[in-house]
Amino acid sequence: MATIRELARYCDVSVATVSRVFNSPEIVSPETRQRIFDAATEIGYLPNESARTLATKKSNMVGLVWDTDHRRPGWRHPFLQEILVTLKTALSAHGLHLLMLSQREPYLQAVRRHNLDGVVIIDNGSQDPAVLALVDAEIPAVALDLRRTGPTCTYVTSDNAGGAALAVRHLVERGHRRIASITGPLRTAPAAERLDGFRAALAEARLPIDADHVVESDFYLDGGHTAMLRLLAARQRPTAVFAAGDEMAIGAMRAAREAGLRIPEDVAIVGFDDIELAALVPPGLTTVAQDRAGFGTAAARALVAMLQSTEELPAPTVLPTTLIVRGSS
Amino acid sequence: MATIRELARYCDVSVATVSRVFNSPEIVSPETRQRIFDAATEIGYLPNESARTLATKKSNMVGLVWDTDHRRPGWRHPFLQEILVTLKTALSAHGLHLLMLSQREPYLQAVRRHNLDGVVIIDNGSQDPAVLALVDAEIPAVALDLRRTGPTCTYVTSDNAGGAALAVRHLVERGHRRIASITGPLRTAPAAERLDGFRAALAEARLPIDADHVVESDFYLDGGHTAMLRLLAARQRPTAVFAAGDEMAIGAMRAAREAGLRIPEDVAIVGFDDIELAALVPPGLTTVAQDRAGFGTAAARALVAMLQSTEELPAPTVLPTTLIVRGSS
DNA sequence: CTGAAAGCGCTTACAG
DNA sequence: CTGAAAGCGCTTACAG
Repeated sequence: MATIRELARYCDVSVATVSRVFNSPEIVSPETRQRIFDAATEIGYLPNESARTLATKKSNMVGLVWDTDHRRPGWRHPFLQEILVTLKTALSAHGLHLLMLSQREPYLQAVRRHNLDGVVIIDNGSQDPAVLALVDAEIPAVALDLRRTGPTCTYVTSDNAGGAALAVRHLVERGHRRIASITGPLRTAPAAERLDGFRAALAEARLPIDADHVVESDFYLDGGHTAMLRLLAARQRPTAVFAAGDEMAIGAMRAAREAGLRIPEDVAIVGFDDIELAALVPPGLTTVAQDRAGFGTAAARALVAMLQSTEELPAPTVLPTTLIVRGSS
Repeated sequence: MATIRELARYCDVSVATVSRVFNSPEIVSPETRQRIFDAATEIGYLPNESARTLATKKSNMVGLVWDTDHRRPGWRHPFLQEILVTLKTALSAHGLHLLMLSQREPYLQAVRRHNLDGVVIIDNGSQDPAVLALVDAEIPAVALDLRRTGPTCTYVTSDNAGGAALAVRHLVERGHRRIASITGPLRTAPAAERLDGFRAALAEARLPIDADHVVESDFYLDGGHTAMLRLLAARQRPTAVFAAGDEMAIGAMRAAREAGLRIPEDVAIVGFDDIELAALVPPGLTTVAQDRAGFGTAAARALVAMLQSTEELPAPTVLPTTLIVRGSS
C-alpha cells in the first residue's frame, strides 16, 4: 500500500498537492493533476480512510440501526432485503458506506467512536432508548416506519392511513357493512396509522365500528389466525376483515377456511404489504402494496441532503400505497 | 468528545497509560486502571476508532460482499435476513462490525482503504472477478455457498448433495421410479451439488436417469413453472420431481395443477430450502431444510479464527440438512 | 508498572 | 497554483 508521501515523492510534489488532487482537483493545475492521477493508478495508491477520517472528522460511513433481537428471532421484515439493496445502492452513489451497528454497544457510542456521518434507523416498534439517544444527540438520522423528527432527524414511511382507507373503501364498494380489522401491535406506528385509516374510512362511509371488531395482534401468521378466531366468535360476525399485514391476513384466511367459511363469499379479507405470498395463496390475497424500493432511495436522499447542508431539514417522505385486488375480496 | 490526552491529564498519567488501560488492562496497576476507567465514563471518553485503525492497521470491521445488481432486482435470498442477523450478532460478540461493501468500487480497494480485517462473501453465483481478486490478495475471507478456498479463504455451505439425496431416497421409498429434477443455474455451486446428489441417489437406487428428466432452471418461481411444463411434455412423464429450490418447486406445483394433475397422487414434488411458503402452500411442500442460523454463526466463527491466528486455516463448514415431509410427496 | 517520543497517513490553514 | 508545517487521536517499542 503506497502512501501519500510515496506518491508525492514519486511525482516530485508535496503531499499537500497530492491531497488536493484527490479532494479538490479543480484547484490544482491540469498537468500536475493528471500526472498525479496517472501515477496513483500506476503505483496503486489509495487514500487511507482512517487517516482521512481522523483529519476531517467525516467517515463517509452511515450507521444502520436495525434491532434484531428485540422481537422473536424468526422475525422477518416484509421487505428488508429491498430496503438494504436500495439503501446501499443509493448511498454508494454518494460515496457512503453502510455500517451495521452492533446492539452490544449503545448506538450513540458507536457513532462517535467511528465518526459516523449519520444513521438510518429501521424501526422495530420498540421504544429503544438507544435510538432516542441518537436523535437527542442531533446525529443526522432518518427513521423508517417511525414518525420521529428532531433538529437532525426526519423519516420515511408509507401512507399507512391512506392505504388502510383504500382497503376499507374497496370493501365498502363490494357491499360490506360489517367490516372488522386485525391490527398490528399498536405501539408501532404502522399499526396505529393503519387503524386510524381504517376508522376514518368507516366514518367516511358512515358505518359504525363494533368494539368487538377491532382485534390487536402482532403482524404474524399465527397471531392473525388467533385474532380471526376471536372475530368469528363476535356477536355480530363481520363479513369482511382488513388485516393490517399480509401475514396476519393469511393466518386469518386459514382460520376462516378451518371454520368452513368460503373466501370471499362468506368473508372477504384484505391485507397490507403485498408480500410475495399474497399472490400465491389461493384465492389470491387482495392487499395494499407499499413502495418497497421507495424506502431505501428516499432514506438515502434525505440523509444525503442533511449531510450536504445543515440548513434545512428534509421534509418527511410519505410513500404512496396502492390497492391490489385479488380473489380474497 | 474527550480525547485520550484530556483523559490522561485528568487522571494525571501519560496517554500511554490510558491507552494500555483500554488495550491491555492487565499490565497496568489495578488502582490506576480503575481510576482511569472511572474517569473515562465520568468524562465520556471513547477511543477514536479511526486513530486506532491508523495506528494499528486493524479496523475491527469486516466487509460484507453481497452482489445485489447482478441478478434481477427482485432477487430474494431464501434467508438473507437470518444470515445477516446471525452474522452480525456473532461478529459483535468479538467486537467486529459489518461494513456493507459498495459495488461501485472494486471490493479489494475498499478493503484496503478501510483496513478491513476480513470479508464475508455471500455468493450470488456470478464468477465475479472482484471476488476472486479478494481471495488472490489473501484477505481473510469466508465464502457462503461458494466452495472456494485459498491461503486465507474458507467457506460454509449446506450439504447440498446430501440434502438432494435425502429427497430422492424419500421419493424412492414412496415407490417412485421415474424421478426428474429441476435444477438451479448450474454455474452456481448449490445447484451443481444438488444435481450431483440427485444423480448419486438415483444411481444408488439403481434407477436410470432419463436425459429429458433433468431441466436446468433459475431458482425462481416462473422458472420452475416453465421447467415443469417441459417435464410434463417428456416422452416418459416423471411421477416425481425434485426441484432444487422451493420457489421452483412451487412453480412446478402450479404447472402440475394447471395440467390437471393431482399432487402427490399423479406427481410428487420435493423442494429445497424450506422457505416459509413451503409450509403454507397446499398440500404443503415436502422439502430439504437448511440450517439457516448455521451460516452466519459458522461464518463468524471461521473468520474470527482466521483473525486470531494465521497459522491454520479453519476447515470448511458443511451444514447438515434435514428432510421435512409434507403433503406434496 | 509508567512515561517520553516517534509514528500511523492524511488534511488544511497559512505563506508565498 | 504549490509547499512547509501543524495537527487529527491513537499505539507501541524503548527506557527507566
